[in-house]
Amino acid sequence: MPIHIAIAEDNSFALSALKKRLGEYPDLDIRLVARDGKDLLKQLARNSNIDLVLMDIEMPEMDGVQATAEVKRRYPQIKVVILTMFDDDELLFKAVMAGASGYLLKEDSATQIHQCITDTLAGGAAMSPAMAMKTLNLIRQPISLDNKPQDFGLTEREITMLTQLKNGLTYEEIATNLHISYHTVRKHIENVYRKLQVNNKIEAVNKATDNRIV
Amino acid sequence: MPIHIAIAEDNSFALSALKKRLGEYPDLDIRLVARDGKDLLKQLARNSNIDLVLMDIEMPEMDGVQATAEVKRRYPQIKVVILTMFDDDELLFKAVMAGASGYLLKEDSATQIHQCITDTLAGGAAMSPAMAMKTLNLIRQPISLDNKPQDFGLTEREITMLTQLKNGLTYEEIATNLHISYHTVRKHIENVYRKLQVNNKIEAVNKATDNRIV
DNA sequence: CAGTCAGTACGCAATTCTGCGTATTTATGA
DNA sequence: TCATAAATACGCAGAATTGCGTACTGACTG
Repeated sequence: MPIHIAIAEDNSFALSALKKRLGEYPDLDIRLVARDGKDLLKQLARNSNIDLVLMDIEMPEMDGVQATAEVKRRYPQIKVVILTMFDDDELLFKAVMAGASGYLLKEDSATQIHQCITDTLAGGAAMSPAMAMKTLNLIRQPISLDNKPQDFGLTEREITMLTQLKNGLTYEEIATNLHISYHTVRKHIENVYRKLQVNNKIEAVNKATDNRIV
Repeated sequence: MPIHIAIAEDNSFALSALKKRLGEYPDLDIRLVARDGKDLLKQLARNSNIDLVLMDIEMPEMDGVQATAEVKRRYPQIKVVILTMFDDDELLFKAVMAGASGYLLKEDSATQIHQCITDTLAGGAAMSPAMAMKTLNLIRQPISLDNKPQDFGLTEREITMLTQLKNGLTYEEIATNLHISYHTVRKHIENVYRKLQVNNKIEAVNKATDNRIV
């Protein structure tokens, strides 16, 4: 049985390019094409026998994120894959939260597109390494959107020190780990304290954590 | 500059197969080979100038999950990629939580391995569609896979100490706050350290926080 | 009533941390 | 090319922390 696909894409050029690549695979059947989120929902209402939607994220009337949320609300069994031009982490993340199962870059090859579709229908998710990392970090350290992190102008090395401090290491241990002298570790941490305006390890680690520096 | 790689793998057959595939790429420099987690840590202590560890998940002495956690604790800058024979979601997920950046199947091709390593060092994560989906679901509905808090038998007073420590106070300040002597504060904290099995403030606060004591 | 536990208190010795100097090298940018 | 920033390194002095003793009191418990 072929896979029933819907496409929501307002750019006719991108749309025909996409249709051409999908046409290479006889197991993919494009059942429905919409030019924006509203249009997609209207058409789905008449024909919801769709397995997967390829959804442009930038559309007039109703954008990809809203449309994804609505599609998943009404037809939870339909998978949504986001189509995007670039690797816009913020927007993609919103879409994933809205229920998208993954995404494709518009310049991806026919093979990649096909792979992504089959992976998705098999219950998996498709994402780039960068998105995957972002996702893992979110699990390890759930976001709290309350206060926006301050920038204290810490250098890379100084942040390394904070990471080590957070793990409860002594100056001596940090020095050994990083192959630098005890004195250098101290100087870095001294600078961190000044920049964060604190006077001991715990306050430094707390402030760094609160501001998502570590 | 070549990428400095460490391998932890107890099976000598798998090891040589892996080395052979890595050998195709001149930018990969295998600096260190260990036969289990303990061995790895010992060798890293002498040579932590390593960018990435390829870590077998099944090893004697110290398994891949524990070893990953320990490597990331001591050397946060080192990336860890898990080597596994199959797609064991549960175990891999634990490893990722322990700090692993992704994983490789042992039968992956040289190209896939190289790609995974470069993706990882570029700050991304490598994971299969199945794992990616699992991860997304965890974010959408936090099942909080976290370990059930342990009971360390702390007294009320000892928990008070931890609260004060968490705020970055010195023993002297705590004593003043609670109207007890400096010596008493010290004794309480000493007892806390023994019960939590830690040796300094930061580790105590971390452990207390992880176990929702404070 | 004897034993245990929590909380209090003190001392000694060793280790670790913190503040404030100075100074060199390397890289980057005006 | 001169200035600046980042990373490195060292010393001194004082403050804080940690480990390991001891010891007393009150409350609760078998």
